[in-house]
Amino acid sequence: MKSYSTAEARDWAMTTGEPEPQERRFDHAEIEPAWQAAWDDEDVFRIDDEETDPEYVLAMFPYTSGSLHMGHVRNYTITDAYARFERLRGESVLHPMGWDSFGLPAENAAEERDTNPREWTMQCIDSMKDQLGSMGFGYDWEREIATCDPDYYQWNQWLFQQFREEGLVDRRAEEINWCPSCETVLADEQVETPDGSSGEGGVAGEGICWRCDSVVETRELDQWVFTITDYADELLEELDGLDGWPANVREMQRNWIGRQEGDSVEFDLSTGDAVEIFTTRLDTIHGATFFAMSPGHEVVQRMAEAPEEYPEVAEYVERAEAAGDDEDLPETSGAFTGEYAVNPATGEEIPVYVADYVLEDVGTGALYAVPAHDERDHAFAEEHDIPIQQVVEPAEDADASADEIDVQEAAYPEDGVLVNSGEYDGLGSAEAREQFVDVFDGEHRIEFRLRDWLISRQRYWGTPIPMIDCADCGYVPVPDDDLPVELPEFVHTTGNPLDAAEDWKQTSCPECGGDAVRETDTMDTFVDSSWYFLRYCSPDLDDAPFDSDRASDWMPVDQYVGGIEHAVMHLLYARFFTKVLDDVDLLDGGPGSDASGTSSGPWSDGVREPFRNLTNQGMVLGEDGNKMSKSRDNGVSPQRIVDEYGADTARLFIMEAAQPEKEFAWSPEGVESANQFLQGVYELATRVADGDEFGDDHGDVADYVEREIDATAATATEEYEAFRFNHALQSTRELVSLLRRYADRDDAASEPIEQGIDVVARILGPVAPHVAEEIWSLLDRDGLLAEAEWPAAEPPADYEIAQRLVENTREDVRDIVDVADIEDPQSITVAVAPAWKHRAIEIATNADGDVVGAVMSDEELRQKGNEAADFAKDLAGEVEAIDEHLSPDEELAALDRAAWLLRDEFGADVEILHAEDAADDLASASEPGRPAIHIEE
RNA sequence: GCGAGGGUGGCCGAGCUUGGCCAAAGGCGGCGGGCUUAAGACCCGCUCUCGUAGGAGUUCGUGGGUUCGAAUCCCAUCCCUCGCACCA
Repeated sequence: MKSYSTAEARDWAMTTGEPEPQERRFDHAEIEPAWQAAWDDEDVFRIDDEETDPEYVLAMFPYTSGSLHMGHVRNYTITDAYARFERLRGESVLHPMGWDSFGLPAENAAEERDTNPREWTMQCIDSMKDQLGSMGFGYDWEREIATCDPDYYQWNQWLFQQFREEGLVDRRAEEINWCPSCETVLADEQVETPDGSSGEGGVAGEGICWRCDSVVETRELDQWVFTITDYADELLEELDGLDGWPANVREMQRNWIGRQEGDSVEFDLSTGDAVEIFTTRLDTIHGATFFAMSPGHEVVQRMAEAPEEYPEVAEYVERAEAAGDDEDLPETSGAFTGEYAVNPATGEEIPVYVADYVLEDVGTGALYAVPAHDERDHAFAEEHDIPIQQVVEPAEDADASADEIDVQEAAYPEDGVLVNSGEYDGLGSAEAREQFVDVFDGEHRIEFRLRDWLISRQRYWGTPIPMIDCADCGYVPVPDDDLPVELPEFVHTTGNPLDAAEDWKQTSCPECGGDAVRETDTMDTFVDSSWYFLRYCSPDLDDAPFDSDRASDWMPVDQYVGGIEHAVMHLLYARFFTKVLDDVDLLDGGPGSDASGTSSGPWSDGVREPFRNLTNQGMVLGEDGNKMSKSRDNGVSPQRIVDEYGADTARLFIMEAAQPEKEFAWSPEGVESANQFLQGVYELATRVADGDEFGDDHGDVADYVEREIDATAATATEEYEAFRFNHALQSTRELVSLLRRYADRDDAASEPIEQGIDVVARILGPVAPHVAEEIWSLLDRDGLLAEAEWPAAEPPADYEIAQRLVENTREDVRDIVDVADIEDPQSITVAVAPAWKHRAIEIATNADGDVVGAVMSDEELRQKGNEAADFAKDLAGEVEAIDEHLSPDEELAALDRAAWLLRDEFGADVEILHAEDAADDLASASEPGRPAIHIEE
C-alpha cells in the first residue's frame, strides 16, 4: 500500500509551498488544501452504485444564498464527522451534497444586480462549493444535484403527472395567503405570526411573510394543490414509529396535522337551510341552548347580502371582516340573526347567532352551543342572556361530585353521566356519543387541521407546472415526451416573468392541437426538496427520477441532520412524497431489505418513511449568548475562522462545544484552545517521528499508558455512535494529556507514545481530518487516514474496576496528606487486602441473610478468629452494596502500573505490597478495593 | 388552556433508560503549586461544611412515598423553555 506525505499531497494540490518552517507546528493554510486534493485524487468519498445498503448520512442541502454561515458549518461538520467515522469502521457510506437552488431570493438578487436568477444561482453554487471544500467536508460530488437544473426539475414535472394520475392533484379556487411584496401566494406554513415584541402597532396577530416579513393579505385564486390530506391519517400514525426522531418534532407534526374525532349532525334552520355542525361532544346535544355560525359561513354570508332583512348580521359581518383574521372583536361578541334552529334532540327552537368565536375553518364553521359544558359557549351565553341547561354531571369516580357543580357559574367541560336528556339519562358521555350518531342521523367523522398542500407560486424561478390551458379541452397535461417544460429566458418585470414570456406561453393543445396557453405558475420549492434524497441514489438517470431498486435498497436515510425550522413543512412533505412514491411502485423496500433495521413499524415493510434518524442541530450563538445577527454585530464568519485557524480548528471547536442538538455560544477561548490542542498533538507526533528522544524500555508505566489508549478508543467508539462527539473528544484530550506527561518522563519508551498518537489521530480523523492525515503521514502509516481502520474498541480487562481502585487510592493519599498535614511525604506504602478478605466477601455476597454465620462457617476463615468475625459484621451492613473487586494479584498489578502517578505527584518512594508482605497493623486496615495506606514523613 | 421537554454544586453542563464507591464527569471562573527572567500558554492539585490518617454532616426546584439504599422509581406541587391554540 502506498504511503502519503504532505509533500506528495502538496503535489496534488499543485501549490508551490514555501519551505516548511522548522517549528514543530503545522500550517493549516498549507496542509488543508493539500489533503483535500489528496482525498479528491483517491476518490475517498465516492460510493459505487453497486454497493448494497450503505450507511446513508445526509445533511439538509443548503439554499443557494452564496455563503455558508456558522449554522451550515455546524450542520455539515456533524454529518461529515459521522460519515467519516462510519467509513473508518468499514461501512460504505453515501454522503452526498446538492443545492436547493430555486426560489424567490434569486429573483430579487437578479433584479438588484441586473443579472438573471440562473446566472446568480450558478455563481452562488460555485462559491459555496468552494467554501464546503475548504472546510474539508467529504462528499461524493459525482452525485451533486441542483434543483434548478432541468435534469432535476423535469422530474418534478414528471412526478406531478404521476401524482395527477393518482388523483392527488387538484385545481381549485382557494382563499390564499398573498404576500404583496413577494407578489406570490404562500402556504399556511409560510405565514408566520409576528413575535410578541412587535405586537403594538395594530397589526398584532396578523400573519407575516416568512421571507420578507410583509403583512400577508388574502385573495381568492385558482390554485394547484397536492391533496396531502389523503395521507393525513398515515402521516399522523406513523409518527409513533419514528423513534429515531426528536420528540418535539414529532409533536409539532402531530399538532400540525391536528386530528380530531367527532360527529356531524344537521340542524334545520327557520331560513329553510339544513346546516351541518361538527362536534366532539355530541353527548351534550340536549343542552344546546343556542346555535352559532362564523361570520364567514355561507348561510351568514347570504344573510349579510340582505341587509334590509338582517341589518344586525350585515353590520356584524362587516365588523368581523374589517377586523381581519384575528381577535380584534371581543370573544363574546356576536349578533342574533332573528332566526331559529330546531334542536333535533329536544325539538326546541333555539336562537341562531353569528359569532366571531366560531371559526370558519374549524369543523364546519357552525356549531350548537352548550353553555353548561363549554367555557366559550358559557361566556357567550352570559353576555347574551341565553339560558344554561346542564345535561352532564360528574360520574361516580370523577374528582368532582355532582352537588359541587353549578353550571350557571361555570361550565363543566368534563365527560360524565347524562342528566336532563330524557330517556338517555344515566348514560355515560362516551356511550351517549356513540348512540347519538345514529339517533340524530349524524356521521362519525375524523377532521384534520392539515390542509391540502397549495403548490402554485406566481413566480419565475421555480419548476413550471406542466399543464396547458386549452379553451376547448380545459387543463391538459404536458405529455411526458415534451418534458421538461423549461423556463424561458428571464425578463425583468413587476409581475410574474412567465406571464410576460409570450412566446413561451403560447402553445398548442396536446389534445386538440388548437391554440392554448401554458400554465404560468411554478411549483413551491418544497416540492424540490421532497424527494432530492432519492435523486442522490442515481443523479444522472435520464429515464426516471431515480433508480427504484437502488433507492429501495439505499433508503431510508440513516442519519438526517438539519435545522429545526424544517420540523413541519419539509419533513412532512418529504414523508408524504415517500408514501406516494411507494404507492405508485417507484419505491419498494420490501421486508428484510434492510438487514440492519431491527425495529418494526415504518421500516419493516417497504420504504414508507424517508428518514430513520433525525437530528436537529442546535444554534450557534454569538459570543454574547444571543442569536447571531447583523444588528447585534455578534456574527462570526466561518471564512475568517478558517483563514485564521484552519478548518480543523473550527470543526473541532464546534464539535467539542456541545452535543449536536444543543445550542452553544461562540467562544474565542474555545477556538484558541482547540487550535492549541491540535498543535500540541502534532508536536507530540513530530517527537515520536524523530524517534531518538525516547528509549525502548517497556515498563509498568507503559502498561498503564497502553491500557488508557485502549480505554479511550472504546469510549470514543461508543460516544461517536451515540452522536456525543464532545464526550469522545474530551476523553481524547485526556489521553493526549497523559501521553504528553509520559513522554516527558526520563524512562519514556517510544512505542506506547506512537501507539497512542496513532489512536488519537484516528479518533480525531472524523473531526479534524487534515491534521489527522498530517500526523498519519508523520507516523509513516500506509495510505490515507481517511481510508484507515478504526482502532479496536475493546476496553482492557476490568478497566473500570482497576481505574476506580487507582483513582480512589490516589485520592485517599491526597486526603491523608492534607488532613494529617504532612508537609513532605518521604515514602508511601500501599498494601492490598489479603486473600481471605476477598474470600469473605465472596461468601457474604452469596449468603442468604445470615452473613456473619455464613462467613464464620467457612473453615479457613474461622481460623482468622475475631478479625474475620469483625470483618463479617462490617460486611453484613453493606452486603447489598458490595461491588465487584479484583483479585489480590490483580489489585497489586493495577496499583503497580499506577505507582508512578503517586511517585510523580508526591515526590515520594512508593511501595505496593501484598498483605502478607506488609506489617500486620497495616494489612489489617486493608479491604478489597481499598488498600491500606501508610505515609512516612 | 392543551401538548412536549426541562429544573443538578459560583456559572455552563453530564448523569437520570438498567436505583448502590454520586459530594455527583467535564468545562469556565476562583485558589494554591510547578515551569518561565517575567507574562501568556502549558502542567499538577484544590474549589458544599467540619475534621492533625483516608472520617462525618448537609446537598441534585418543593413536599410526600416506595426501598436496606434515590439526583436516579412513584405521586403531588411550583417554576422555566418550546410547539399548538377563540380547534367546537
